[in-house]
Amino acid sequence: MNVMNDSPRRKELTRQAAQLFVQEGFDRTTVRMLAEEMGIKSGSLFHHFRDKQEILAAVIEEGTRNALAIAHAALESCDRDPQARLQAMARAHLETLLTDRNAHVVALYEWRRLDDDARAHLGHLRDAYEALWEAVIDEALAAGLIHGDRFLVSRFVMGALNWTVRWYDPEGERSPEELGRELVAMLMAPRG
Amino acid sequence: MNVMNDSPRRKELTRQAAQLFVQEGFDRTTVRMLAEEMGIKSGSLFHHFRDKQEILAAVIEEGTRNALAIAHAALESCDRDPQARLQAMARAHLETLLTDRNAHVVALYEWRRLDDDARAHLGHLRDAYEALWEAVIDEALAAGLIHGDRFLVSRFVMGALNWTVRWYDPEGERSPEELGRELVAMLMAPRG
DNA sequence: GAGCTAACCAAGCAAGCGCTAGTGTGAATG
DNA sequence: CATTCACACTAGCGCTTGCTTGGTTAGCTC
Repeated sequence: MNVMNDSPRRKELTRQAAQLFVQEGFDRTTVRMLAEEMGIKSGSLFHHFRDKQEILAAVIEEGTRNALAIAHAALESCDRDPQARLQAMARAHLETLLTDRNAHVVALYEWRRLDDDARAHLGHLRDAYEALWEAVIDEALAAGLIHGDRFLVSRFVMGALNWTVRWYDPEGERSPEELGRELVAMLMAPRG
Repeated sequence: MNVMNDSPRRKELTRQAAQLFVQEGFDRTTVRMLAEEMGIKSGSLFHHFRDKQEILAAVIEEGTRNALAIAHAALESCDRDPQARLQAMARAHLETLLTDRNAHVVALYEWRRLDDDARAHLGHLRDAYEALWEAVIDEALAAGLIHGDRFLVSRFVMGALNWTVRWYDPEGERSPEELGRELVAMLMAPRG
């Protein structure tokens, strides 16, 4: 019916939707609320998105793609040793909270509201992000930098990491850089 | 209008509601679905609960009270040394997932759906539980068992811990006892 | 056996929901 | 100048929602 490409207009609408989804939750956010936030009428919304679910998928896709891009960039521009790479990943993760916090909160809390297709599609994106972490964790384990069961360590780290969205203020006193260092130090066996 | 005490019937209804809230999410669970699951008609539901929100509050309160009780018991019946206490807390946390997983998932994901009063009330319960953890973590820090910033360590641990609800199967191969040990070992500086 | 009460039911109301159909409009395109 | 297109609007359909109302029933107590 309508054009569903990713126009700049659609990107902006997605950003505003993310904000509302965080404030109210996906189910409680009505298309009328979304439209009002966007400065249009509720009917016009369906010119940009097929249905309400697609807005949710767009929000999560946007956030995850950015996180992936930032993580990739961080890994490419850091030292090769396992500790530097761990820190780079942690810093990258905290940095995305600066620009895409809303999207990440939505991804964390509203994932189950996605329909099967969107979940499958976005699942791959998410897996790619987690695979980056697991690779870096594997390197750190192999180097003896951290210790413990591979499966457990990665769940543990993922949990701690995802939880940051609940308490970390990227505009507060501690920089992503600094916090990433401390987070990694906590995991490591003390040197010397 | 009706009696809102905590009758055994109400406890049972609360347990069933928790299951549905996990499956569908709070907002998507209609009073009609709840009633059907309970084997009554939707109108009858309001004999037991003032409104839908109160069911959510009941679910979370039940789960948190149990977690607190189990944690207290675990701390009272374990050795005094910091490592034993950390392990006891971790084991207790994983044990509650055996009996109250639904309630904990609901507490984690649907907390924001609570109205202000319920949130304040249940917030104190939750704080009490987290305070137990923080005390034990403080002891471990003071004893040099683990290292790092007090604030960060506790957030990190809380995150990893709350995340367990997403992957840990208490009826699987690893017992809560065993997993608690591994989780604590991961945090600790290696001995000897 | 009258009175009370917890537990339930049938019926439905008012409000709100996602979404559609059909139309208007100003700018770009041929 | 005619056509197309992106974008927005108005109006409302069909349905579901949380919750209320007014009444019934089975079991208990005095």
